[in-house]
This record gives sequence, C-alpha cells and structure tokens, in this order.
Amino acid sequence: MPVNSFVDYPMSWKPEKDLLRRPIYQSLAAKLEEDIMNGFLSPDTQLPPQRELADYLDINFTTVTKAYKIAEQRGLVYAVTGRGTFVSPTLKGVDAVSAKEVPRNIIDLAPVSSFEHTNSRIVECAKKTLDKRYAEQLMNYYNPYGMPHQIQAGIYWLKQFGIDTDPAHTIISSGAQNGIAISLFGLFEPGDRIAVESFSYSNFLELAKRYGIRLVSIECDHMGMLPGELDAACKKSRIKGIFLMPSCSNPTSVVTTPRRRSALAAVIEHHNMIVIEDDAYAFISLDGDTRFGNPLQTLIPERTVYIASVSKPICSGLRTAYMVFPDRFKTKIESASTDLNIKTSSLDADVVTEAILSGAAYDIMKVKLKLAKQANAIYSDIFDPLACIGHPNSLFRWLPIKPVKDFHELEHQMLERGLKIFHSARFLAGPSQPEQYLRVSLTAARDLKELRRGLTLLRDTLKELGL
Amino acid sequence: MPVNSFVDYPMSWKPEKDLLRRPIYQSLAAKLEEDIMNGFLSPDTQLPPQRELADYLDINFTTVTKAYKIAEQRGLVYAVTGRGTFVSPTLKGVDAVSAKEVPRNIIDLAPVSSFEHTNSRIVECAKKTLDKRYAEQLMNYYNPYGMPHQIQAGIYWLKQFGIDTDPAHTIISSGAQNGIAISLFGLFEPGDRIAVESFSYSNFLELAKRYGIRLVSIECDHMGMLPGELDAACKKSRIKGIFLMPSCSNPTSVVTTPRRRSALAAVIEHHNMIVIEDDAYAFISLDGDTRFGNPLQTLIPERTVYIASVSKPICSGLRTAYMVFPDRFKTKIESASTDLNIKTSSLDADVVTEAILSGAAYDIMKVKLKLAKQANAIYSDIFDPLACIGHPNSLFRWLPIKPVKDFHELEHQMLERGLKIFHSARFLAGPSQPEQYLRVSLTAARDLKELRRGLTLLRDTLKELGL
DNA sequence: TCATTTGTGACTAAACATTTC
DNA sequence: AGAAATGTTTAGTCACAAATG
Repeated sequence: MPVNSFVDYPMSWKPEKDLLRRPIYQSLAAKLEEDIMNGFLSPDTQLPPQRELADYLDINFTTVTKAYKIAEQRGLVYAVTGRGTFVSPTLKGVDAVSAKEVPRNIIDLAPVSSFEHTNSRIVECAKKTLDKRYAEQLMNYYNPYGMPHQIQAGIYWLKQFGIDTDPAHTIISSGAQNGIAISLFGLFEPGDRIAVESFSYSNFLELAKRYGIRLVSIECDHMGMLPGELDAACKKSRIKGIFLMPSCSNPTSVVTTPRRRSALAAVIEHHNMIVIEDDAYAFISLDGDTRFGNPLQTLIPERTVYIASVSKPICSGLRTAYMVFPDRFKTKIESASTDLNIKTSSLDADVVTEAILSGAAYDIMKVKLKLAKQANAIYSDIFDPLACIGHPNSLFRWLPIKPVKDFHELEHQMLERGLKIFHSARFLAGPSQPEQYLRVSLTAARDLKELRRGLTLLRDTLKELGL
Repeated sequence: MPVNSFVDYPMSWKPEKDLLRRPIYQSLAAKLEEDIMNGFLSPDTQLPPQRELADYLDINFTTVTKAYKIAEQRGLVYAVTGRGTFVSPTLKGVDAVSAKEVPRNIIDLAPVSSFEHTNSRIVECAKKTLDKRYAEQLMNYYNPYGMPHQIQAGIYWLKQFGIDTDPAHTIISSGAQNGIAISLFGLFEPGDRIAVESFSYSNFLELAKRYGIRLVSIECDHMGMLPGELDAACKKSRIKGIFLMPSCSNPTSVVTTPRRRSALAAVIEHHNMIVIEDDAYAFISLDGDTRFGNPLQTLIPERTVYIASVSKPICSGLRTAYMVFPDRFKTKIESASTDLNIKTSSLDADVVTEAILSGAAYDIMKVKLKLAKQANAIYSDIFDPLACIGHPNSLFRWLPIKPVKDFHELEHQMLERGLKIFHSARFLAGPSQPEQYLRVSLTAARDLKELRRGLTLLRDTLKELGL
C-alpha cells in the first residue's frame, strides 16, 4: 500500500485507525459524528471517497458505505453517486422552526403564523359552541376523526378551494403538521423515497428525516417543480411519494402554474406516486381576480392526500385540519391517526365548525387576505417589487441575498440588530444550492407598523453587511 | 441436492421458485405477505428455517433472513433465535383499538374510556375559560407546549400522584398517546429495542412497531414485570428503553408493587435505559386507604419520561396530557413535539387548567373513582372475585378464559350475542402466550345497569361456549 | 464519447448467540 | 453438558449506475 500518497495528498478526514473497534461501521460512524459535531469537519467539506478511506483503514469499502449511510440517516452528511460524500450544510437539531414569543425589542420575521387580529371573533364562536345542545358530547371519547356535522362543515369549507369530497373520504386531524405525520405514518415506510422541491417546508423535511424517509430534492423554477426533473429522478430510483404545496410553496412563495400542475400530475400518475398536498395557503388566491389553478387533488384524487389546515385562513391556535383521501388510503390513514393521537380535539373542531357555519370564518378570511395584501404592499415599498417572485398575496417573501458562508452567523447578526429571520439553508432538502435567500414572514410582527420598521431594518442591515 | 427430502417432509411454506424475481428478498417477502393475508398460512404456523428454505430455493440463507425480516417489520411474522420463525397471531391492521360508538343493541365492553357522566362540569369550565381576560391568546400560534399558567396547573395536579417537577421539565402534549409518540420520536430511532410487558398497551405496541422499534416482550407475574427477566433480556442485547404503566397496567390491571418498582428501577439504571411511564390510571389509587407505591419517575427521574393524561381522571375528549422529563431530554422532546403537532391546543389545555384550579377536576375525579368502585363491585357480583387479580379500582378487568384457536372468531361470536369485547391476543407484544384472557372494560357501557347486563351476558356466553 | 471516479444495492460468507434436546 | 438447529450480525464480493472531465 503506497502509504506516502496519503501524506502527499491528505484526505479531508483521517480517523485514527487504532480507535476503530468492532463493529467497525458503527464506531466509524460514531467518530464521524463526533468530528462533525465538534466542528472539525465544516459544512460541505467533501469526505474521502469510500474506497480511499477503506484503503487507508484497511477495510472493505462497503463497510465505509455503511458508516456513511448511518451518518446520512442522522442528517450529518449527504452523498451523490459519482460526486462524493459531503458534510451536510444543515445540521439537525439546529433548525426546529417553532414559534416562541420573542422579546419586545426584537421584531419577528421568522415564523409564518397568521395575523392574530381576528381572534376575538373566534372566542365568540367558541362561546356559541358551548351553548349547543350537544356541547357535552364534545368532551367524550367518541368520533376520533371528527363528528359528522364537523366533517360536513369541513366539506363545505373545502368547496371554495375547488375540493369536492364526502364524509367517507374526509377526516379531521390535529392541524396540518399532524395530518402530514399521519400521512407519512400511514402510507409510507422508513426507507421510502419522497420527492420534494429543492427548497421545501422545513417542518416536513425534519419530520420525514426523523421517520427515515429518503428525501429526493427536485429542481424548481418560478413556475413550480420541473416535471422533467421529477421524471428523471423517478427513472433513477423508485420514488413512492411527493410533497407539494402548489397553491403557494413554503418557503419560496412560488405558485405552481396550471399547466405545470397538469404536467406534474401526469408524471406522478405515470410513476404511480402518492401525493401529499398541503394547501395551507389556498385562501390567498380567493380574491376574485386571479385564477391560479386547481389543487392536484382535483386532477389525481386517487393518489392524493389533501390537507387543509384552518391555521392560516381562520385561526392558528385551534388544532384542526381537514384531510381528504381516496378510498384505498382510508384504513391506513385512520389507523395512523389512532396511533399518533387516539383522537383529535372535538372542541377545537367544533369552534371551527361554528365559525364556518356562522359565516365568521369567511369574514375572518377576508380580513386576513386584506392584511396580507397590505403587508405585501409594504414589502414592495421597501424591496424591489420586480425582484419579487411568487404569489402576490403570500404571507412570506423569498428574498435573494448574496451567498454567505455561515448561515447561523448571519441569522445571529440579524438577531443582534433586532430581527429574527430564517435563512434559506433551513429549508434545504438536499445538497447546498448556489443561491441563498431569506424567508421574510409578513405575519409575525405585532402589527403592520412594526412590520414596516422590521423590513426597513432588514433592508438596511443587508446593505450594511454587503448582501 | 437431495430433492426428495423436501417431498418426504414437506415444508410448511413452499413458495414457487419460478415466481421469484430480483431482488429476491423483496419478492420473497411479498409472496410471504400474500400467502399470510390470503390465509394460506395461519397464525403460529412455523415457517421453514432460513437455511432450509434457502436450500430449497437455491439461494443464500441470509437472503431469506432479509425476507423474513421485512415480514417481521410488517408485523406478519415473529422470529425467535434457536426456535424458528412463525406467522404472527395478531395481524396488523385488524386490531386498531379505536373508539367508535356501537349500535344501541350492542353493549360495549371494549374501549377503556372514562365514565362520561361528568362532562357537563367540563362544559361549565370551558365557558369560564372563555370569559378570561386572556381568552384571545388561546387562539394564537404561541406557547406550542402549553402556556405558563397551564404548565403550573399541571405541576400542581401532578403533585397528588407524587410527582415533583418544574416548568422547565414539564410540557403539555395532545393526550397521552401523542405524548408517547413524541417520546418515541424524540428519544428513539428505528431499530432500537424497547422492553414491554408480555401483554401490553396495544396502541403503544402498534405505534412502536410502525416506527420500527423492536419490542422485547418480558415475562410478568401478578406483581408486575419480573426484574430478573428484564435483566436477562438486557444482557442478551442492548435494550434502549422500557414502556411501563406501574400504577395499573393496561390490559392486565396489575399494579407493580413498591418492592418490584425498586428492583426494576435498579435494573433499568444498571442498563442505562430510558423509561416511558404512562400513568394514565394514577387516580384510581387515590382513595386514602391504600398505598401502591410511587411512580418510577420519583425513583429514577433522570431517565424517565412521565406521561399523565387527563383522559381518565378528568375528561377523555380534551386532548391534554402532562409530560415530565429530565433536562437532557428537553430539546429532543420539544423538537419531536414540533415535528408531530407544531403545537398543542391551548384551548383544551385551558379548560383542563380551569377545571384543576377551580377544584372541579378533583370533584370529577372523586365521582369517577366512586363509579369505578361501583363497577368493580358489580363485576365481583358476577365473576369470582377470588380469581380477580390487579388493582381493585381498575377501569377494566382481565378475565382468564380457556384458550381458543381463533380469537377473531370469539370476538365475533361475542358481537353476535351483543357484546363488544377485546381478546388478549390484541395486546400481545411477542409470541403467543399459553394463557388467554378477555379485557373487560367497565367504563364503556352507557351506565352501570347496562354494565351489569353486559357482564351477566358475558358470563353466560362464556359458559355457553365452554370457556 | 468514453474512461474514470464514486456511490448504491443485492447477494454471499463467516462468526456468533440462543434454544432445544 | 454438549451437540444440533435456528435466527442475528457484521463484513465482504460484485455488478451496476451516475457524475465528471
């Protein structure tokens, strides 16, 4: 073995051979984890090729494969056939995107919540709910997936988004994320592949990774995911499902065009995939003028789980989302729901039901849509509207910035200047992308005035940092 | 190859060699699934040994291992080293234990709910909740794991069960099952082993299997799990966690004695395991006279996730449970909670909080405890009280019966006579047990009169069937 | 275009652990 | 007590597929 070659062209990672214990692949993976966590190996560093490391350690190269695989499953590295294995740019655990109230001196541009100005109406609905004859029944064990009249109200609510369903194919979950978890658990197994847009909803990515789903990152443009790329990826390996938000992708705010939806549906159909369609932002397209196309559920209902939370259009605190699915998924979805929740909250669902049936929900939705338009107008005042892609009423914007090396550092610098905001790296499904962005939430500031202050501060800070 | 030997001593399963496509292990697993689902292979049938089948099919025997492994993960078969591989007695999908209201002519002895007579008090609490100053805040996006005052109320509530915790180590989940899912997701990975009692909570078993947890069934007696057996199992292979309900095991109703709890704690400590302690039935021990011992959480808090739902003591419809955990689990638990739920329902939690702070919860608990005692008295009228093991106030009883071949058939026969009830096979964590039981829920009948009718009918039916 | 580099997946080989008799 | 039967785990061989230059 030409030992000297290792000295001349040092490998990026040289684990000490003596420290390896059997099982080799496990101790190698542990060492790798340690060195990444300690920062010895920084993001996007290329690791030694399997064969080279194996040669150096005097072991079989598939033993290295196995060690790298474990690290990949833990989100530490990613590998591309023909190119190599690299340290992951998003380190797991750093990027839980959850909403905690920020201190008064910070302006929150991070979580996409919903304008909370309308919640007094919801409290009224809740009061009316409790005066109903059947109020006591909201407190019992039955109807784990929603009471019949609650389902009916959901079906009615979904009509405005173009969904046509019935009680046998509709249930209530404890919010969209919970519905996504139910879909993953019920219809997929660890090891299955799911296609996602190259920037995708971070909470989905985290959940899927945790469950052992192998994410396949598909390239996109300003009209949505590229059908050709999806088709190519499907030809490479069996991809069982796809996660999409065609009405307004989080975080990019891109709307998938009707033509693109049809093309994607054809590819999906052809490769016999399952769609998880998260239609959280459906309501922002309901302003009469524009038509953005129908949900994928209407194009390929036999392979789509459609999930519509009421978080954004009605109220973010109530844990209620509607799930629509074809017959063949029914048992699987319901038993996954039982496994994760036993039952959903009948009380929350009934408050939503009251809001829908009384019309309050529609009023609230209009107010929120108006606020979204106002917020976007403010954004356009401050940032170049021409550079602004995506849905005009989106609750968040996708702001291109010059690439930085360490996205945590940038987020930290922002925080020090009084802004909480998320960098695009948090939404990365696969390898690093050359372009970088900030996802600018328009909904988490305390009011529109604060939003304007925050966006102005953001613009100035970016200028100051030369981004 | 001595082909004739196969003819002389036919294997229990002979997949056609010609039908095998590559990848062999997958097509073999698919064939196995098909033949089990079709009923060609009945429960507890022993499959051919890996080597024998491999020989017959002319493939390497570890390829058969892989096929069997897949089937095991799907819950179709179970394998015991040294003994063989067998068709699973509980076929997945058949046994989702979820509560659906039964027709009027059926008496429900199946789900363990809670006596629902007290829910009007809860509706009152809910109304008071909505009159609070902060009612609007219940509808927003913040406090994903519970609002501070809700956590405080939880801490206060848990004191009566012997739990001493603080806000930094306590969160609210959307019910106990959801809390269990959070614990599994946050602290375990697919492939990890978790020890369970040989008859254990079916919803836990299903969830764990789905997540790829390898369940290790530990033998028990009338005082709880046998510490020696646990220790032995731990020495065999690394067992990362254990699921226990020491205050009243579901389905056996066994209370783990204080001495046994200490012994188990020592074994758990020694093998560095994580405990998931589901204390759903803590309240049935609060009748002053008896002391049943403290939760494991008090013995080994540094390794215990303690979960106490309010379903049984207060109200089963509200999706609220308290989770208590040590510092080192905090981040993991919280991020798993985000992955599964984003947030828990603040409204549900606040109704529970109001019930606790107003004292209503304690009143309700007393009523439910009294009802539990009455129900048990009725049971003792009808079935031999001497044969009755377990907690005297248990919400369900564990009734020994003579073994039957097909438990589904027995359940079906019961249903035809007007009784919905679950057979012990549904709660089996591992291989079949020689003893069989029925889990008799005392809480799902519409009232105590109906319960008496149901239990009488049960006794008579068992006599009629010769069990 | 084609050879090279690099990762993937399926199957094989061998050592090991447990149960049974 | 020890041999045989049987499942488990780890490591290795080999054919193949994708990216690169």
